[in-house]
Amino acid sequence: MSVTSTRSSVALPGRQPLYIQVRDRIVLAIAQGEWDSGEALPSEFELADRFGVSQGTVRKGLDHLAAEGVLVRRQGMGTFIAEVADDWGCAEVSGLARPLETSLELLVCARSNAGEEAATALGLRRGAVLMAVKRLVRVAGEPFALIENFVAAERFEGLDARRIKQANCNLRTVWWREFGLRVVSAPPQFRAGIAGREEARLLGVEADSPLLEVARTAGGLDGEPVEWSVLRCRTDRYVYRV
Amino acid sequence: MSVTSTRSSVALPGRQPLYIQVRDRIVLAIAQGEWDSGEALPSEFELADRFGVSQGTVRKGLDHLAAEGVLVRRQGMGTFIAEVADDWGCAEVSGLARPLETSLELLVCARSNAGEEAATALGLRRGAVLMAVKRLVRVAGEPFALIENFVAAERFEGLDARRIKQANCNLRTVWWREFGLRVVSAPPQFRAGIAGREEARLLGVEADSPLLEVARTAGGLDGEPVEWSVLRCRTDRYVYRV
DNA sequence: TAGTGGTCTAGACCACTTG
DNA sequence: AAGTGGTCTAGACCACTAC
Repeated sequence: MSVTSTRSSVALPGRQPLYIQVRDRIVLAIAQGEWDSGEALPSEFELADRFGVSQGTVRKGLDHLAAEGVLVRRQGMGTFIAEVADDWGCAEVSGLARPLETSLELLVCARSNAGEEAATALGLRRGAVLMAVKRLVRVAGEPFALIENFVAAERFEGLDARRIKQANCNLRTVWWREFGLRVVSAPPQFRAGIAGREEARLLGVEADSPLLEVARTAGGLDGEPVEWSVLRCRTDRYVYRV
Repeated sequence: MSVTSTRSSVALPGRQPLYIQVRDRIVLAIAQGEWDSGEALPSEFELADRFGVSQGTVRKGLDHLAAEGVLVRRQGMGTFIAEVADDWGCAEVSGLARPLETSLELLVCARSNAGEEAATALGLRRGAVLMAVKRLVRVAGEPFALIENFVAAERFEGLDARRIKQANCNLRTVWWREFGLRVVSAPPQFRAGIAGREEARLLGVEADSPLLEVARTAGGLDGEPVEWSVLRCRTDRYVYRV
């Protein structure tokens, strides 16, 4: 395309910039399963050909998705679909900065009804049918946190404990492999709470111990809210870092 | 500069990209007080002339600083030095999303000695002389949080309550106006704690209520740590959001 | 109307990785 | 040596703001 005959459509009001359109078309392709997790995308020039834009424009779109954590770019190698991760921040031993081994255990996977917070976060009416998944996080073998995730039962028909365990209790993997959905987390909200009897037992702390609560919604790449979740963790031995 | 005679220095090993150099030179100019808070920078083309690079390269450098929150870009108007803000996240009424009026009250401004956490965060030895500033945050008139800030006394010679009050208790303004220092916060660490007697009294909650603790370091634009701070807030009525 | 930031292009060269 | 992402340029046009 010559510079002097730039397409007039470039200037239409209300139109998204080309690099955003490129981003969205790549998102669409990802959602349609064109590339698997960890797989390489075509090169910038190939994508530029495919979308009919210049390499620099493709680049800007890819950079956006890399900043969102959806893609990983490696110089000399290519652009890859990022491996899905549960993405629950990381626990650190106070002071120390070395990563600790964490494990996930599935406690509950059952239907439930949306409370006020969950309904608001997911844009559903109160009482809507949800799937509730409850997991226990261990750090270096010791109980550290409880995570509850809520998704609309309708969208996740067929979700059960078996599928979750198959994915090593990584829900993001389940959303991706079983339901073709890639999600990105919104900024979390923080609260301080108190451990109830059941929570204290599961986390191995005394009842009425303070717990850190982290709540957040996650949405599809199109921005629609899909998942609401709450993490409750002890912070006597570890620190929570976003 | 013609394309074919590209400067060979562009490829020297260990050399920073030009747009990073541009960023750093702008940071330097800001640190030297070349522009005041809220003031407009020269246009992209003027800066390009000044630094001897193309407009696109200047643009990339400016975009970086805008992403860091140091600059604000407004189409059709120009690029401005961002107003300094205390930047302590925002409290929100659970559910509601409208902004609430907040106020700051200075409680203490005194010398103290670095504890372990502060010393580690600031890269000082334990027991180093610090200035400790303690403030009370009110949201809609009600006590919400206590903030303690720690900085090296040596670097902030002459810091006192008067200077802080003159700046409406906004410490970032003091750092900027009185000490020519612009800081950017690192990601915070979160903990759940319990209100002591004094804290409970100041925050208007019962003793032993759970409190959310948010700790973080802030560094100069060159990345050196300058300030360590801890916020303790009640989350019974409000939610903390990063 | 002039000046600003925002988008887009085409083409060059560099650094890095793999064969 | 070939292919990839990363940087940089020069120049065009657009959208927004102010005068």
